[in-house]
Amino acid sequence: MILPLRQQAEHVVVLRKLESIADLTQEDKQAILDLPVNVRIFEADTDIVRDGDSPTECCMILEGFTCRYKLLPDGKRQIMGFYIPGDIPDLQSLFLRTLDNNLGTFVRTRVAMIPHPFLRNLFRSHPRLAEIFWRDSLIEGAIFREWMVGLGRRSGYQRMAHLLCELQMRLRAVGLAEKNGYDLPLTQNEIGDALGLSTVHVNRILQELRSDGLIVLRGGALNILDWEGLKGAAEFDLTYLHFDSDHLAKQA
Amino acid sequence: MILPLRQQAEHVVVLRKLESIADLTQEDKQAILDLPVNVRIFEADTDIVRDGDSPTECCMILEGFTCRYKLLPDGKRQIMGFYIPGDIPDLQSLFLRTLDNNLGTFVRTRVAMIPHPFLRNLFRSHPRLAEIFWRDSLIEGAIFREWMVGLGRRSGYQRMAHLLCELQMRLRAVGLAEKNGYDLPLTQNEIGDALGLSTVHVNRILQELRSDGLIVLRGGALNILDWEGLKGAAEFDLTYLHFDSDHLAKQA
DNA sequence: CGAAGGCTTGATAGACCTCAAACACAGTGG
DNA sequence: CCACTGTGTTTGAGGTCTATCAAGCCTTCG
Repeated sequence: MILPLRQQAEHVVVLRKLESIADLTQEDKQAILDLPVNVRIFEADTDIVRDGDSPTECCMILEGFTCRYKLLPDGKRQIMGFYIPGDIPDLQSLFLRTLDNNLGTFVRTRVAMIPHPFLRNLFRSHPRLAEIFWRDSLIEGAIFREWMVGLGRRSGYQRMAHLLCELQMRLRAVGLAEKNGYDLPLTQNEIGDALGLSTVHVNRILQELRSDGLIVLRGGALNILDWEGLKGAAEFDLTYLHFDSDHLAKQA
Repeated sequence: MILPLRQQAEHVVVLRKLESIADLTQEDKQAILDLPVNVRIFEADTDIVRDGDSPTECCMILEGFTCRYKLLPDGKRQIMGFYIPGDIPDLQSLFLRTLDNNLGTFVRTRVAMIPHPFLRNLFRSHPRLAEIFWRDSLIEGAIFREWMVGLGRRSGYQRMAHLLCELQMRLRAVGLAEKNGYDLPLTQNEIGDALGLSTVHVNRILQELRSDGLIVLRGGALNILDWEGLKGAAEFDLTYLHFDSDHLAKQA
């Protein structure tokens, strides 16, 4: 059943996400909240869309934790990004007919599906919103690039620290992180698939981060003991997330 | 001095590039050729734009060979993509104020600079072209993702093979590759910066690819001896380049 | 012809992987 | 209530890929 986004409790998170990267007028917000969406629930460890699919709707994460990944012929997996509430990970399906990767869940996830025609109409009637979504997809590209730098040139230790910093900033932007940590429902194996490391090595790196007094990760909860230290270890510079200046001012 | 793009000999390559990823109407082509551009020449090994810049124009490569890269505090470099004639590598500057990476040349490069206002006007008057450029930036994202998979989960040997395959397809799409090779004006050190490998290791991998009878790379010219073998070694699947179906039909 | 940059080779070292097994813990069923 | 199971975590040992260091070689070019 299709209902306007405003009827979903989590619509707040969607607005927060967009406001973290751009200024929204009252009318912009209205238009977004009026979007007709189809809410679906995906269980943990299932695929939302798959490599080779040609979706006719875009999905917006309302609640849960998801990733984009590819599988190699030999069974290896590379996770290319994490998507949290407020994100629209397959906006690309609007302009790229066949998907070249999978979107999967880690936990039970609520998703708002928006049929392509509604989005196309929105972009036609609100060119400024089209620009904002374009901007969002460019920011996603910037995040890919930052990950590439990590995979190519940083140590496992640095990559891990960097990932934890990125998620802290992004989750906090939508109100889903505490000042010093957040829920991270990933196994060490899954973290390895994101960082290009083996499970064993992820485990050893986490111990090292712990013994350096930077973090504790246990039972799906990340506790950041030393934010400045973690940022330093990661050489983390949040420019690449391209937050809106107003958003940054508010956070500070 | 600002002149319409049509006055540049290389305007053909720009149209070829766009037609490789989308259908252009006669009017679309006109509008693009009418774009006022400012041609600039960059010597080899110079930066076109830099990390931290806030450009007021986008650049379109007319001739030459360039890359996007980041530098790490310790001096390490990661190249995140190569840009060839027809590409518009900093379209993102339209929507992301401050650049988070550098664009640099390898050889003397001719670039058409397009002031932002002209592009904004173009997109307003030709929404279909806006969609095509949006599509192009999404394809760039898809290329980033494919590189991430390589950096995270493929061996140096496979990554090298994959890079050579990608460039063959992209250069061929704009008429700059032969059936069995192309000019590749990169040092082994620069290739290493793209693949996340040391110069020494790049050298050894190239020898291996040669002794496997797949390629010869010498004096800036790549000769592909066994295309199927190279594709196989790379597990290369061109879906991620999202070429237009018409373009693929023509190539076949 | 000398200098500079890139290529090649050898030797050594380190980051990270694979394999294998033990451990911890939550959920299940008798 | 307690084995039993399954999944995830942890530890150890050995091996591989790739980095680093250092030197020699080759080509280009002023």
